[in-house]
Amino acid sequence: MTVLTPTFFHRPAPDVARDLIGVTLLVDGVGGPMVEVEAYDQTDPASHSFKGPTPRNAAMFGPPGHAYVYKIYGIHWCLNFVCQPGSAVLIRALEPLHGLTQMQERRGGMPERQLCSGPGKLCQALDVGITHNGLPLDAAPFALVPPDQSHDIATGPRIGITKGVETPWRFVRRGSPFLSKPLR
DNA sequence: AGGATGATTGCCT
DNA sequence: GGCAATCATCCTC
Repeated sequence: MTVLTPTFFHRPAPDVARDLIGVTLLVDGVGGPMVEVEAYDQTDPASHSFKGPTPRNAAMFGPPGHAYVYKIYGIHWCLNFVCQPGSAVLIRALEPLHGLTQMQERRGGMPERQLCSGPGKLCQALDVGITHNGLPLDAAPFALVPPDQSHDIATGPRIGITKGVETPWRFVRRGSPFLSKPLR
């Protein structure tokens, strides 16, 4: 298993995405193992980077191993990990294990399974916002911890997009009860 | 300068 | 299942 070497993120986003399943994400000590991620790259019409750099997606063309954070529908934040230039992995769900009390406070007392079962929910639970955009993932407040065992990974079409709908770049931990949606 | 849109969520029927 | 919320971004005029 390829895990968190210095060049971990200097690879195609789908490869990184697969290897991120089971890795624990912490923001100021709050988080848990990622169970659902999606890959996006510049050849992909669903990607923010498809039409080249803009002020919003600048982080996607910056150094790998940094965060790309954007706001969607004027309401929710979404967290990505930058990979090769113009590519990134969207963090869609994790198993809430660390800092449960803080997550529940931030999420209005939602049941555990719904604390981080979606990209917007996850950012609310971990208190991720625009201030995290462009920050390196190997320094505070971020921390990434390798898994101690391998996981059964399944793939499928990505969620909520209207272009590139058949590209199977959604990666999930098979059978996890913390996914945003079941695998199609 | 103006309008359409979105890598979502939660509430309503 | 349907749909409103809510606004920065991006494209077109």
